[in-house]
Amino acid sequence: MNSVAPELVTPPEVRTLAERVFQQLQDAIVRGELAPGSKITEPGLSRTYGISRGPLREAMRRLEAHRLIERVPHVGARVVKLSMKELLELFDVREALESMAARLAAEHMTPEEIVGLREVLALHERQADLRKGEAYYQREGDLDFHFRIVQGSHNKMLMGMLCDDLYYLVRLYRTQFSASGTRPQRAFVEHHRIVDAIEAGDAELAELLMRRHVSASRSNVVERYAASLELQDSETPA
Amino acid sequence: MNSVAPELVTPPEVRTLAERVFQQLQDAIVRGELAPGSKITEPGLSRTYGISRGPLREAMRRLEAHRLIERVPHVGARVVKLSMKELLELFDVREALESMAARLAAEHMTPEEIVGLREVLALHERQADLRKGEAYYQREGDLDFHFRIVQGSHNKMLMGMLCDDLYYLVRLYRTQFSASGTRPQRAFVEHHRIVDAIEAGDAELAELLMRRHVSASRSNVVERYAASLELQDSETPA
DNA sequence: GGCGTGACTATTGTCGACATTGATGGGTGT
DNA sequence: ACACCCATCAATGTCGACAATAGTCACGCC
Repeated sequence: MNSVAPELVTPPEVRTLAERVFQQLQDAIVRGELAPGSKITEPGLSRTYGISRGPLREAMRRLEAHRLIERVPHVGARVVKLSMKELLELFDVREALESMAARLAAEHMTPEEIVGLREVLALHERQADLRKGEAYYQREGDLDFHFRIVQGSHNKMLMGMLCDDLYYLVRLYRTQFSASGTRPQRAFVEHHRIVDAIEAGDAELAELLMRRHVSASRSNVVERYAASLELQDSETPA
Repeated sequence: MNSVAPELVTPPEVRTLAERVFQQLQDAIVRGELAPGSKITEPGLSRTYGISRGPLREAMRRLEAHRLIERVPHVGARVVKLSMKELLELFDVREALESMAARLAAEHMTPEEIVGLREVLALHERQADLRKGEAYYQREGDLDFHFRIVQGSHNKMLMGMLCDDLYYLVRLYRTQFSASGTRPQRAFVEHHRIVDAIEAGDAELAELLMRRHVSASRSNVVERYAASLELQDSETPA
């Protein structure tokens, strides 16, 4: 059983070169292999991936649309730069979209999907028990949970926006700012509450809980960022 | 004074061919000159606009990212098809994003922006008085109002999603399903209430009112669609 | 007569080359 | 020595041509 959404794993077969190099580049950016803010040149990537500039440019157009790179005409493209301001903007958008997704999931999710959702939660908690301290799996599990909710909304437009666009940005940002402390444990509790609301068909409650859940995650990031700034100041006193 | 957002008017100068043909195609689709669901072929457009297939393909990639066309590898592309289900999905996404935009606008909008927003409302009401029954200007005015709110959120990611993607889809859908009845008058009242809440800095209220506003617009579309179905059934009895 | 199979054609995918723009470095003048 | 200007170069934008795929239509077979 594969608990990850189809778009995140290797597709059955990639029909076109542009599609393949797009996914390769997307993966490289999200994994951090291409440093944020670094300039990427067409001839360079063309040689690296052994393809012509034609498909490469189309792949870059798609990366630009997904907000993973930023292009300036006649100048070039660079991997999207991680700024705290934009990260907070991302959280606001997530709060709006994911709370709506939770509401719709409470209305439209099938019993089978709810069962699968609970299995995901149980699986990730077992992993968390085995690997205390390793935040990576928890984070992937968290994203997996949110994935299921969005899919449960049965709203294709919402799914496209969150799963195809925002979640890649979330992963990218997470390579720099990661959750910590007792946040993962609390997140598990919140996840269960949300599933409870969805199972009960309580759309209002599911929406509210998801909203708080994302908001709490945002607050956690803000706190960590403030702490890192203080640490930085004490390390490099003027 | 131009009350329309920069992206919707002719940019000062278009640097690249792909950019220009992208905007031309976008305009043609939104205006309905390219019929929804119609197949578009690369050699055809290449001859029509007098450019090579290279920039054209890049423009089509961007149109695909903006959900204005749908592409299938090795088969072709066609203008996005208008289905009622997707239109309702669009309204759900708008409800989520625009209510968030209203909340953020109440928190971050400057006094100057609020003044401009009130001027927009006054202008459109005068137009509505002069041209009773012509829904076109009212609809453009409605979109203009929402544009201002989103800009007032000062959230670039939100602005990009709504102004660069969803609003073009909204315009496209409006060419087929249009508002009617006493809805425009009610919309004006709701607009004023929203601005009042924003001016008072009441984020919760602004969010709630915008949510109802979009939801009411959605309900209006549903009613009109149901009515058109009944009419269609009575016209073509089996 | 209907259906499967084959070749044909138009469209898409890919490539290499040329034109154009922006940046970089050296040279010159003050 | 500093600033400005110009030439060189690399990267982007654009183009036309070739290869591969899917849809189409006619032909032949059952």
